[in-house]
Amino acid sequence: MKKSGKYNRILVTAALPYTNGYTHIGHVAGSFLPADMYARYSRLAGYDIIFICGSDEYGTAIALAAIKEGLSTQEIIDKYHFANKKAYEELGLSFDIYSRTSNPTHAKTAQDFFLNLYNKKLLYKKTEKQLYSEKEKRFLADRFVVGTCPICGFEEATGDECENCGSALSPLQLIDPKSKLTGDTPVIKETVSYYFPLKDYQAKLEKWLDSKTDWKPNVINYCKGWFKTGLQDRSITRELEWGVPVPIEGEEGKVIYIWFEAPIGYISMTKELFAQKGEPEKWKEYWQSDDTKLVNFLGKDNIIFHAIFFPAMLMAHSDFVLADNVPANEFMNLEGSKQSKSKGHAILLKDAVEKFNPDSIRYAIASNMPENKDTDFYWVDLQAKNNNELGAILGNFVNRAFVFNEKYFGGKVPVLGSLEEIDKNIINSLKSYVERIASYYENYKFKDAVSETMNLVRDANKYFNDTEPWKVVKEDEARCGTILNICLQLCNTFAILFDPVLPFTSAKILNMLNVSTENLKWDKAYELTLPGGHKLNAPEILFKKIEDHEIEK
RNA sequence: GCCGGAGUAGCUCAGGUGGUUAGAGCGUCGGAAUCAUAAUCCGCAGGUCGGGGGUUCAAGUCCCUCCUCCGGUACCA
Repeated sequence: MKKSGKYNRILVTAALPYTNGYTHIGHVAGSFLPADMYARYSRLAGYDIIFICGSDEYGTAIALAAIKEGLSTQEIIDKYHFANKKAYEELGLSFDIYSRTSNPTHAKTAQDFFLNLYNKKLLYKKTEKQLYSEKEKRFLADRFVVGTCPICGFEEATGDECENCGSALSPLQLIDPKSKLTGDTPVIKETVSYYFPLKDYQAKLEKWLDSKTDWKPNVINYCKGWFKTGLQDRSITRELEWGVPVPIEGEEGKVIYIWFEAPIGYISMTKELFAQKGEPEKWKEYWQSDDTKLVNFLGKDNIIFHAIFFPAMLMAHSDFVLADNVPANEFMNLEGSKQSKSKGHAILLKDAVEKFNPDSIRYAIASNMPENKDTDFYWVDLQAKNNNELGAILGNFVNRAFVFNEKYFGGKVPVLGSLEEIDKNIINSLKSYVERIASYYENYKFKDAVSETMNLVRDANKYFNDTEPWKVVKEDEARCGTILNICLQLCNTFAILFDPVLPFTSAKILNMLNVSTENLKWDKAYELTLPGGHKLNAPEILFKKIEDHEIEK
């Protein structure tokens, strides 16, 4: 297997989607698509790589979603888990496993992790006063308490902050507190929590992050902000029914805090993956050797958990690898404003894949990925990218080459004759394209990778125009054959280079070329692998035009 | 409020450590071509880089200030 720097294998994760609703394309832009493109590229490049993801299914918000929808928590997570999983498949996300945190393996793994820290006496107990709703029979999370702000008198302050005066509040400070959900007046009740001593890990975390010179500045800056304020210890248990039970006698009724438990899902799902493969010990290779490159893809809302909290947990446990990188994206907004599930202003992935070519969706998102700042998704952009780029540039090149070849060379690859300057130029440019695009993927620059790949297709169209095979065929058939040979070889190159972003199209091109997926190797992308006389399959249209009425809702 | 990010061509976006006439794609307009899903190729035009002030020989880039938008602010995830 190929090495990636000092590493012998790569472990890619995409942030576990929370199962209280349908995934929208903002989630795709934030973590799923970059993770998938990276995973696909890494496979082509020949690395030993696994790609892990699954549904995050516990916690307060699931319990609330259940109340709102009038379903049980199990029904809620089943509803969204299976719907989302299906949509991911239709989008071509190539997870090696897509599991869920409600699986028993996960509970066991999370409990073992908790006990490991507990037995090392790293955790401590603290008694606190919290608001408890008798009617709802549960403690209320800070932001699910509303009341009057003690500072400015604003009547709709929540238990975490007052959005009128901006003060940070605690629920106990609120005057006349009520449950946001039911309007019930809560009572003050004592509860015991287990705390993780995050404060003790600040110095180690700072040192660790200082060594990460190749991380995105947005991630580093975000962490520095937290260090400046000073990290505080965090409660890692909740008085809640819906979660992984705290594995200590006498603590019935407590569950492990979701943000302690969920990232452990990456580990438990890796265990499941190898258990399914009949190699139950092999997950250790990925999590317990220093030569594993762990890369966590996520949106900016998750930075705190993946760059500070989870690494601190891993440091405390000490048996597992820490992330090599945490390439966080910003957000993809919709037509100028933030996507929100609750406000109905969002493009749900399940709806999008039903209506449009998944590769068109992938391309539209990838070419406008929020790598450095929030970006906007517009339906007219999807249409324009599909019609003017995918169809007109890529689809058209493949089509004109195949149709021409069918007409004049009977659908067989013509023999490559002697090369002229113009042929050598484009052939010789391939290797640098392949290397440049690889380097973009290696450095998490997905937008650059995609646009540079399309640039090669532009060069190909120019080559076709400049060599004018429709004229040459009338005077010099052998020369024309050489030109078409090169054009068809280029189609093979596109199939490889576009696989990370357009996997379905890539498979179609390979099928048209009548070559096996064995050819999907990054280093084959600059080689002329099609032998003269090779029989091709009939061409098909790669991208249908999207008409105006199709993007009007 | 505090911390962090963003504001660059009609549109969507690039522009480490300040350095020649500020870039790309798409769109517009003009031309070439007719193999191809009227799809391609070439060329032109288009920007006082959010406002104002400052440092510097030199500022999209550094400093100050103001405006707008976004994220976080530790029990939503």
